Amino acid sequence: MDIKRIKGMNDILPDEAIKWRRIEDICRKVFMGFGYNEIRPPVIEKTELFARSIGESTDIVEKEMYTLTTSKGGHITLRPEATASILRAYIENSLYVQNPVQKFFTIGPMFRHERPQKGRYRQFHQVDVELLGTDSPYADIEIISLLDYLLIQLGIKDITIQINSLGCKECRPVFQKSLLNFLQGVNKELCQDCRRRINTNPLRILDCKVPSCKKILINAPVILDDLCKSCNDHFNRVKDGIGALGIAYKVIPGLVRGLDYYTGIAFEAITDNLGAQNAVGGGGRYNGLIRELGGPDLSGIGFALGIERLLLLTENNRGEDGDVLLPLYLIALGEKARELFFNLSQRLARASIPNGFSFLTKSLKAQMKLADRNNARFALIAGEDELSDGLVILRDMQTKFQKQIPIENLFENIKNEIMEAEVI
RNA sequence: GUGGGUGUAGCUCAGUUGGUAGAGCACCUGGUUGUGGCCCAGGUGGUCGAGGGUUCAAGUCCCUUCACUCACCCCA
Repeated sequence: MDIKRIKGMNDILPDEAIKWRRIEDICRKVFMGFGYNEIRPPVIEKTELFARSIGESTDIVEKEMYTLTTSKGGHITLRPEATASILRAYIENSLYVQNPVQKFFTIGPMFRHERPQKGRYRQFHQVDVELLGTDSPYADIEIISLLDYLLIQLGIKDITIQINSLGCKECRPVFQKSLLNFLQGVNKELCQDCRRRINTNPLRILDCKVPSCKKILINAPVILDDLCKSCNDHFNRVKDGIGALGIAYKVIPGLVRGLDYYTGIAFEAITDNLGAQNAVGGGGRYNGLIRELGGPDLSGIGFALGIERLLLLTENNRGEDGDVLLPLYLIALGEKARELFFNLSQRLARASIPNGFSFLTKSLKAQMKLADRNNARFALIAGEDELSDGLVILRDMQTKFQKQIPIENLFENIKNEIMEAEVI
C-alpha cells in the first residue's frame, strides 16, 4: 500500500462512526430544543474572510490555514473555524432583515495545518453554535446554558466552565496598555516564549503554564479591574443569570481566546482528561465582527466544541453499546439457491428488513459463521435438497429451532416470520 | 518549526552477548459429506518502515532517511 492518508487526517471507520452519529444526534436534539436551526456553509471560502475575522496576526491565519490559489490567481482557504462562514452567510443572504436575531448551529470538518497530537488533528470536526443580532446578557446566558446542558446530555463528566470578560473597544485598550507596561517591567524574568508573546499576543501570557511566569503574573493587572461600566454590568448580569440556572462556573481573569474577534464575555469548557489539551469547547462574544465583515452593526455570541475531543471524553466515561441485531442472514449453497436468495435479499432490503447475504461462495459452515458474526437472529438456508423439495430452512440462531418454509411466496413468508419474532 | 518515544504477520506485541523470524488474537481447513459460538488438530500469512555500511553471518551494531505517536507551541 503506497498511498496513505494525509498526516493529521483520519478515517472514521464504521465502528467509530456509530459513536459520531450518537454525538451528532444528541447535539441536534438539544439545539432544536433551544430553537437553533441548522445552517451548512461551504467548507471553503475566500481567504480574506478568515484573515479579516480571525485576525491577520493570529497563529491560525499566519501559519495554519490550508490556502489554495485558484486558476485566476485568487486565494481560497479550507475553513479553520465556522463562525466566519456563518456570519458571511447571514450577511450575504440578508437574514437579519426580517428578524436580526437568528440562532444557528452547524456540524462539520475544519482544517488547520498544525502538528497533530492527541486531541488535535489537521482535519477535525466541530459542533458550532451562533446566536446573532443581540447584545442582551440573556443571549450570553442562553449560550452558556446551552453549552452546559449539551455536555450533560452527552454524558461528559469532570468539566469546568470558565468565564471571563475581555472588555470592549472602550476598556480593552486601557487594559492592554497597563498590561504591556507591566510586562515590559518584568520582561527579563519571563520565559522565552512569553518574551516573544509580548509582541505577538500579550494576553496569552496570562495563560502561561511555566511556574516562574505564573509567579510573576500574580501581580499582573487584571482585565476585570479595568472594565468599563457597561462591560462590568454585562458581566455581572451574565454571572447572576447562569448562577440562577444552577450552572457551576469559575471566573478566570487570565482566560483569553486565540481569535482576535472576541469582545466581552469569553468562556471555555475545560477538563483534565484530554492529554495535553484542556479545552473541549470554547467561545465568546464578538460584537464588532458582523460589521467588520460588511454587515449591519449587530452583535453575536457563540461557541464551538471539538467532536474528536468529545469522543475522547465519552470513551473515558462509558462503555460501548451492544452489537446491533441483524434480523436475517441468507445462506445459499449452489448457484440456483444463490440466485433465489440474492433476489430475496434485495426484496427484503427494499422492504426495510435488514439482512445479510454472502457475496462469497463459501461452505455452509463458513456461512453459518458469517451469520453468527453478523449477530443474526435467523439464518435462512437453501441448498439443492431444499430447492427440489420446494422448501427452505429457517433457523433460529438463539434457540437452534429449525422450521421449513415453502419457496412459494417466500418473500411474504419470511416477512411474516420476522414480524412475528419482533426482531425489527 | 523544535524535542522525546515507537516502527517485526490483518491486529496486539516478544525476539538473549549478531548465528535458520516467533506468540496470542484474527483468518482458512479438518475433527462434524450440508449447520454458528466452546474445544481440539493442522494450515495460510513477513521485502523485520526504507536505503546504505560493518561482518563469514544483521530484526539485533553503525550511518542516512521516512512514517507514526506524544509533548512544546497553538487551539476545539
